Order: sequence, then C-alpha cells, then structure tokens
Amino acid sequence: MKSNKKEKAYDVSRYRTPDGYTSDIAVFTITSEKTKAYAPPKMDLKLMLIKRAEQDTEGNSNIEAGKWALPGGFVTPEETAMEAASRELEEETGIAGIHLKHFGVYDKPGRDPRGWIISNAHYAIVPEHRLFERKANDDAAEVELFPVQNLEQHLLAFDHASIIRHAITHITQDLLQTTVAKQFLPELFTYSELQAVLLTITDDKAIQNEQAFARKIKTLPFIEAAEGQKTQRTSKLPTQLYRFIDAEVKQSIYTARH
Amino acid sequence: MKSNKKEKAYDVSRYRTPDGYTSDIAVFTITSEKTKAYAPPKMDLKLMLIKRAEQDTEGNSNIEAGKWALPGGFVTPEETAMEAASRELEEETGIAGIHLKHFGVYDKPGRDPRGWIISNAHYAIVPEHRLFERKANDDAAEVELFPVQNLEQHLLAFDHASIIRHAITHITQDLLQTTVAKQFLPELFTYSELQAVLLTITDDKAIQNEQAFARKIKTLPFIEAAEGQKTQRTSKLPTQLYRFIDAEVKQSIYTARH
DNA sequence: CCTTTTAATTAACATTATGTTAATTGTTAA
DNA sequence: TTAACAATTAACATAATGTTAATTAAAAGG
Repeated sequence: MKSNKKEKAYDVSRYRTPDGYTSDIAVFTITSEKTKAYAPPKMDLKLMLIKRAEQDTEGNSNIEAGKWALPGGFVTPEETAMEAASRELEEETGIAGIHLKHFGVYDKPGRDPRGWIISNAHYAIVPEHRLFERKANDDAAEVELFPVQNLEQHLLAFDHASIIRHAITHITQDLLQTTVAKQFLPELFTYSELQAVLLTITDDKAIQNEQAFARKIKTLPFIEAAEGQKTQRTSKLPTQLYRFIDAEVKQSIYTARH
Repeated sequence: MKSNKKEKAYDVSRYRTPDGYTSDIAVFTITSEKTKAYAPPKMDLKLMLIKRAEQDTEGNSNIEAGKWALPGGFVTPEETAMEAASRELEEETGIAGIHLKHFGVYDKPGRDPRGWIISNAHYAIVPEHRLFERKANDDAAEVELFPVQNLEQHLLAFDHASIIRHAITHITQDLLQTTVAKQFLPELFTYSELQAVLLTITDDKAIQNEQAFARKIKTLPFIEAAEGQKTQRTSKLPTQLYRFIDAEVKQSIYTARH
C-alpha cells in the first residue's frame, strides 16, 4: 500500500529488516483436585498468563498495559527462539528444564503496534508437581492459571487470543496423537491418571470407558506395566503402575476405526 | 559469548534486530508412471530444488553458489511469510494458488553466514497435473525434481539439508493423519490412486492390501463414493470414483489398533 | 467370435478387537 | 463385621480385520 506499482522492483521496503523477533510461550499445566481419599483425581488443563505491567523496566508506560498476555520476550542473536523461551520461562517463573514445542509463527503486518515484530510461538508443559517452584520466582507481574475453557472472555494483548486458540488446538492434537501426555504425568502412573489427563481435552467414548481403557492400556506398544509396582493413590485396591516407553507410534486415519 | 556477565542486563545485543526474515518452501509433487494401459500408476514423491546461481541479480558472486537449495526469499514488512512463499513460488515457477503449510522456523545462530537471518519454512503441494505450468515460468535457475529417498547425497546450501529432513517428516505425518492427500489427487479418484499416494510414504500392511483397503475406503467418514461415477483410468473394469468430504477427523493413539 | 488377461470387487470365514454388563478383588472405614 | 468402592477380570455379543478365493467386466490377441 505504501509503494506504487511502478516502483515495486526498487521499493526500499524490500530491503527492510524486522524490528524485533520475540519468543512467546503458552505454558500449560494440569491441576488435579482430589475429591476424596483413595479415588482418582479430576484434572483440568490450565494456561498460565501474565498481566502486563503498567510500566516497563525503564519506568515508561508499557504497551498493552493491564491486558493478559503470554509470557515471552525478545530473542537475542546468540540464541534460538526455543532457547529464548526456555530462558524467559526461567526468568519469569523460575521453572527450568521443561518440555517445549514450537507450534507457529505470527507475523501479520500490524500485529504489534511497535513495528514489524515476528513472534515465534511455543507451548510448554509444566507438570503439576513442579508448580510449587513457581511462586518464589514470580517477579512483580501478576500471574494466573486459567482453565482453557473460559479464556475467550478475557482481554488479551496483541494477537494473543489467536495464538492461544492455536496453542490449545496443537496441544489437544499432540495429546491424542503423540505420547506427550507423559509430560503431565509422573514417571509411573495408573490407567486412571492417564485417562484423567486425556479427558481434559477429549470426550472420546472409548477413553471415557473404564473397563475398555484399562484393558487397552495393557496392549499399547508405547506403554508398559511397571512389573510388581503398585500404588494406592487412586484406590484402596493396590493399583498397577505403568510407564511410557520409547516406541515409534505409527498410525493413520485410513486404518483407524471411525 | 561476546558479553561478559556483569554487563548482561545492558548488553546492546539484547536490542539488536534480525538482519533478515526469509520464507523457504519445500515443494512436493508426486509423479506417476504408467507401466501399461488399464493399470494403476506407480507413484513417487519428489521434492523440487533449485541450483543457486553463480551470480545474484546484481551480478555479484552469489553466496552458496552452485549448491542445491529450497526456493524462497526475503519477506517484506507488508506480507506474512506465507504470503511471501506464495508470491515467490509464483515468481520462481509460475505456479499459483497451491496448498501451503508452515512447518518450522530455523534461527540457529550462524546458520546463514550473511548475518542473523530467520527462516520460516513451509511445504507446498503441487498436484501432478499442474506441473506443466512450470517450465514456461522457470527463470534461468536450474530446477530439478528429486525423489525424497536419495536426497542425502546432494550438496545443499545453508541448513537446507536439515530443513528438508523435517519437511519430509511433516508431510509424511500429515499424509497419514490428515486428509491432505487430496492435494495430490484430482477431485475424483479411485481407491488405487489414493493407495498409490499413501504408499509413497508408508509401508503399512493394511494400506498395501488391496482387498482390505478397497473395503475400508467405503466406511471412512471423510471420503464418499461419487454415485454412479466410474473411470477406466486404472482398470478395464469400470472403477468407482471417490471424493474427500469435509469431516472432522478425530482419532487417538490410545484407541487405534497397533 | 472365443479365450486369456487383469484390476476391481465381492464373498466367505477365521481371527481379533471392541462395547457392554456383570462379577470379583483387596483394602479402608464405619 | 460389613458397606463402600476403584480396579480388575470375566463373559459374551457385535464389529472389524486378515486372508484366501471367487466373480465381474472389459480389452486384446488370436
């Protein structure tokens, strides 16, 4: 729109470079609520958002202040966006060494009023038992976990509403089509704990069904029973523990049941 | 490495911006070979690469000259990388309006000797019947289709060897787990044509088996028979044609057969 | 015109997996 | 001692798959 057609081949904007490269992270965690002792938990998938401060670190009034946003920040030339995501997560929440996955790039002209800023988006999985590490490291910014169901209603910075929708789509797909669910679980888990993780994002009848799911878990090539190891976390009856094993997961929509 | 620790908070490199933002495209096509009349084709998945010219458009000696590379180029501030991919494909090969999907970002420091250049990578699918549009629009650069099996041996520019490996992984996954195979096929196709597309990237026994696959295709929720429409493209016996329909494809590794 | 050839399709049937309901197990807690 | 309960096993009807064989309809060669 700035240039007219004749000049296109020599348009100076052809040689412009981006004004910034940022890394944003959709941090997911699952909180579980124990309704009573010796029963499986009810789990909920939550997304961590931060409230943008009124002033930035130099004391100037901040852009998109007061709105909720994904944690993130600028990438430096000495690191990848994935490394920046890891660094920023540690800086902002104190949590290190967690699972990260790239899922998209946001580069629509005008998405950031500060200029031509490209956002590389990731999702992260923080297992529930590591959540306690968080509080101590939170700096002033307000941090909150939101259930993924009622995110639409909140005022979100930049194009983060759209990024978050995609993040939820991607983690949902990955939970069903890869073994990433292991990132939400302890090393050893029961069938009902795995089931509870999956039920945070699906209503698949075959996963809801206790008998069928308990029977099926024993035949999955990427899960094995931890021989002789049981727990009473979820039941009075000592319950078999399982673990994920490395196994190639091949499947196709052309051979699956529908 | 450049900055010492004390200065970190004020390191000027924290505020450096990228030297460029490029869009690269792994263009896939399937070529099919008819061994004889009235028989299904043998298909091969091919990747289009271009040989980098000795001189750039200004006549200076080109970087990574003579090596094979993915088509692509710099993104301008007025477009997304996806739009740039579409534009560049049309400029370089004359093919417009084809299927494009983002699959990764390449931003490792040092990946491009010209500076801090971020590559946004896509794959594209050119259906076989549109290949003929190509030749006329090829500019001077050498363009060639390589079978995806023996790409390792060629000398590739920048980190394109790695990008190409990922592109093949992604298109393979998508062919099996989404309905993207339709992009390689005409609107109406036979079971053996769909099968041939899938067999370019899988050796799944259930897909190889003619009887089982022909039986299964009739029950898939995202494919329907084109009532009364038959062809003799693949057999003397007039053969049923099918089409993809829009239907949500839900599946999970926890309910699939293994 | 008759016969062979061939890909697609249907048939047949044993095997395996799933959906569903019911029974059993082992432990806690009243 | 007993009720409660999540996990597990059992039982069995139903559905899907693997496998082999038969059938179909057209082409092509004699």
